[in-house]
Amino acid sequence: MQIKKDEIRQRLMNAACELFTSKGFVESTISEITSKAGVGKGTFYTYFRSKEELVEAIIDEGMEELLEDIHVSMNEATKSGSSTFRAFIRSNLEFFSNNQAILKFFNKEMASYSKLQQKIYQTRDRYMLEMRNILEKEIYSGFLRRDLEVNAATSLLYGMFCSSVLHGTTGSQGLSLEHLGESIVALFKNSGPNPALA
Amino acid sequence: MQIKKDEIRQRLMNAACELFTSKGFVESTISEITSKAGVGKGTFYTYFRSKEELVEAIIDEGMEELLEDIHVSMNEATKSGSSTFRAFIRSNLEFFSNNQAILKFFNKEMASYSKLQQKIYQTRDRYMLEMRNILEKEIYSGFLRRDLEVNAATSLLYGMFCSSVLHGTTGSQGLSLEHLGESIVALFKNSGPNPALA
Amino acid sequence: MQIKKDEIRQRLMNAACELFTSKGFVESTISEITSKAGVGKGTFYTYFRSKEELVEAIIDEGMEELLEDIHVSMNEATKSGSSTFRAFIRSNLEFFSNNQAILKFFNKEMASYSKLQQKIYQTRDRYMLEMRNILEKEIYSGFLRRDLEVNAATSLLYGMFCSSVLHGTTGSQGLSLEHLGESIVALFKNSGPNPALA
Amino acid sequence: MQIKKDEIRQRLMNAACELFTSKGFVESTISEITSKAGVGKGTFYTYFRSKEELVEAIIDEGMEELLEDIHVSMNEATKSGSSTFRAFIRSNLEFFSNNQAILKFFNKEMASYSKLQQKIYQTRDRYMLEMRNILEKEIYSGFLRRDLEVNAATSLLYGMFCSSVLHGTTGSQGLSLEHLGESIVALFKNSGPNPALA
DNA sequence: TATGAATGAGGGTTCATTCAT
DNA sequence: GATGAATGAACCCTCATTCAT
Repeated sequence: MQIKKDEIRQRLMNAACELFTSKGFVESTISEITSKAGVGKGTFYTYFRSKEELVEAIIDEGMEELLEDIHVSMNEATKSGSSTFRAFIRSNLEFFSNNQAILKFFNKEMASYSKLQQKIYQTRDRYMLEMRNILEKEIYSGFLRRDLEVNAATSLLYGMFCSSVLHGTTGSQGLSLEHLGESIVALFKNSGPNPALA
Repeated sequence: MQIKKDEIRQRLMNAACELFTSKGFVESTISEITSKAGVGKGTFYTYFRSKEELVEAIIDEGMEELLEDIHVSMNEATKSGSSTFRAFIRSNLEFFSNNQAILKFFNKEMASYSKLQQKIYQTRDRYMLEMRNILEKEIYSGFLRRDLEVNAATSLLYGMFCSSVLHGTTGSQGLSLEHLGESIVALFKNSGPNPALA
Repeated sequence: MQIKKDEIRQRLMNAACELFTSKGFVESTISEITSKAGVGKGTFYTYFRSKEELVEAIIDEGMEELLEDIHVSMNEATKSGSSTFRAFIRSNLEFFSNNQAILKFFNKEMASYSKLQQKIYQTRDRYMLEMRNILEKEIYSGFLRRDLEVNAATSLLYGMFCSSVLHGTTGSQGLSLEHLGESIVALFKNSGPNPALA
Repeated sequence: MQIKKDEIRQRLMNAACELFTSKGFVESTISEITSKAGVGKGTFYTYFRSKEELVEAIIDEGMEELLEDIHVSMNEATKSGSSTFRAFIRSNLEFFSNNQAILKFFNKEMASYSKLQQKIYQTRDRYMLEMRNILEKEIYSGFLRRDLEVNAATSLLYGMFCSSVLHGTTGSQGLSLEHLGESIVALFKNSGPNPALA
């Protein structure tokens, strides 16, 4: 029973994520979500008390997953001796690419719902703190440019993630995520060995 | 009478912009917009055929204004011999800071309304093309890093504008727009004379 | 415009009263109310902020009307030298007979909605105080039995009103309101000249 | 097993009665009833086919109990030589005080559900017939006022029960049931020996 | 038999839009 | 042109009832 219960919950969250990504939070109706998840409308309320609670779950569980992803892939990079910063960038781009809904909440819905606002601010701040710590370490280690002011760098890096995911790949240029990731690395990397990007 | 008509139209657009910025498009009602503009609800439909048409007007006229701003300030920079790239960055940050509603449409509401989607994509593409041209010229002139691939750089730069405006100044760090602008310049600038940012 | 506006409001209140009387508050839907009033569903919210506010209005305005009715008919009785107590009884029975919805709220819905509970208690208390004052005066004047304890008498009298209106006339006996009114007068009247009722 | 089955049935009815008394029929949900009764939600439908059937059972079994109570206490009064009318009044007040839900059904919910309406009318009529018989006998015996018209008296007496139970004790006056019972007796009693009530 | 997850009809409410004044 | 009352589609959510376990 536990298995089935969680499965429906997950199906609802996945359906919601897809709809939020394509239509936004307000425009996605409970009917659409349940219909996409293949369950009855009323079933939604067995798993979530409200539409808002669903969003909180998506954000909370998404953020856990992202931080987990980051740590795993950075650990792997450390072990294999490859660049941890590059691993970090890639994890982020990949995750947000699969979870655009979260990025959207961070960007715009942020201010739409006073009830959600605090939750979203808190989560984003927590995420940015993680980013900041990683940047700081990498600057200190000499892998990243020494002239970077860490707070500004954090904010800008976050923006690059957004544009890469939300626009870079949908735009007329059709840039690949990988390419964008490399460009970000290049911008931040200590310029000693400056690899040509073009 | 023509004057008055345009004045009301402008009041409606300003009111809408403010509301969209603080509450988002969907959550802002026609009532609120007309009320904030100091006219009757029905008056709205004298000036716009629908809520969507209002958004189109905001985007169109905003974009005109932005491009105008950019050209003016870059021309001034050229005349005074100061950096045109820096002028460009500053114009953008300043404009978006005053017109967050437009940024929000580009970021999230983009996909909320199928009717608006195309308009938003087109506008964003036109804007990015302008950015691209400027970046290309500045790379060529040697002011910006030679290793920048111009398409990726355009996308990333756009992301930095977003984060600077939407988060940089609302986040817990309280970064100034000016500071962020300088950081962006530093990231892109040809590293010959690498100024310390911190 | 004022005239029409108030007319719709009144139509809504009348329709609601009829429905509340026949189906109760919860079972009467906004759709039914507006449909019976001959207006669109949304129009309801032009005149009342919610279903609860409608009830408050019905109670408030009904109580004003009742108290007004009572005073008028008692004054008339005083002038014409007839029994004020009998006038009082008749006013009440007549009013409640035409406004059964109010009686129902006082009886049962009282406890159904915590939000309305206080309003109902307050109104009922105010009404009972009026009754109490009248009873007290009539006992003092010698028209009513001297052995009546005024608080108990008030409560019982109220109950007789209820039963007369809610059951007396719907029951299988088919008692007339007038007949019931006379019976009430007889029960309370000072028994000196004891009129045969049967 | 039969025992347990009946016990659950009884627990459900008790829980429902309490909830109906405090929240009314419509506002009390099956979930609340089963939860208060300490059983699973689905179990409800093992014992009752619907919410309406539960109400029928409450009314039917309650009415049996009331009539039984009345006969027992009147028999006891007859044996001990005390007033049977007083015993009658007291039985009623006590019972309704413990079973307010039934009174409420008789008063207001009566008309809420067309399905229940007939059942409620029938039951109330049966009850009033019992009252009528008792009143008739007591008038004939000379214990009650001879000027009472028995049909009117029945209806009014019923109303006094309602007010005593539903309002008398919740009102600001805080009248005791006993006190109210004595007042009722006094109103109806043959006025030969008129006891002071106050 | 007991359970509670699944269901969907139906309710109150909001709001973009229309239109008579 | 300016107005705001009127409108109804569409939404979120509740809850009586069903049914597989």
